[in-house]
Amino acid sequence: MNYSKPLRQSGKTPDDIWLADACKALGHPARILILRHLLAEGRCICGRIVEIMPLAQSTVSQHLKILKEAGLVTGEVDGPKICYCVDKDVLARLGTMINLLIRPDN
Amino acid sequence: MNYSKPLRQSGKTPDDIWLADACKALGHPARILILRHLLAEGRCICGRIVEIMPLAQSTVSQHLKILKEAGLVTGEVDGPKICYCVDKDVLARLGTMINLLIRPDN
DNA sequence: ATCGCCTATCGTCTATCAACGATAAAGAGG
DNA sequence: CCTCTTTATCGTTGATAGACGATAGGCGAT
Repeated sequence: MNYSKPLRQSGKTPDDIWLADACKALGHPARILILRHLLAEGRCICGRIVEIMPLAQSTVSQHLKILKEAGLVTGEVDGPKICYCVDKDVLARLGTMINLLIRPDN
Repeated sequence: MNYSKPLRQSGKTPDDIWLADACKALGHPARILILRHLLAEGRCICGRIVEIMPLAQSTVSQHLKILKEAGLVTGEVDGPKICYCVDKDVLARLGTMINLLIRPDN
């Protein structure tokens, strides 16, 4: 993502960027719903999510791509299908980092 | 925020919407930085943040507005100045909700 | 080889975001 | 009252996001 040049030069740490990007990926209710469904079913293919969500297949695919780019989900090819799964470690790290904002390492 | 009509009708809970909106508010490195500064200094006025951030005053004010609308910061009037402060409870709730995604109430 | 299924990508449209400068509004102090 | 300081808001610009339909590509089965 490209932010303003001065902002890029300022005291922003890589962690801050990761945190912001991960939050941005979570910053849409459709993607929250997708995460919930994936977590509830453990893992499932894109088509299954499309059935559940009231969105076009292409839109769901886009949301999955965003979640995957943020590292929040993984997708492994299974023949013609792709099986998506939440990376719980990454999600947990996100929660931890938010909590660390309040109470920094000590 | 207005999402597509079908999405609004689907099984989305108010919590999901709150979670998504709060994450979206965190979804920009400048706002992460602002939160960090506010937490480091406890509380401070807008002008102090403008000094630190490499952004125009109007831009910082916009970011503060977004954070305030999300409930993540509060701003109390102090004469001509406005003193901003992070609402740690809300931030903590955000962290908790993300952790609850992984391990739902049980 | 072809067909059907599953998914990703492209192209398009609209809406929202991010940034800025300029301006307005409101309180403190002379 | 006027001025200075501080912050919010307006108006504009370019970039990004979100949604869709249509299309392409990969794989299994016929």
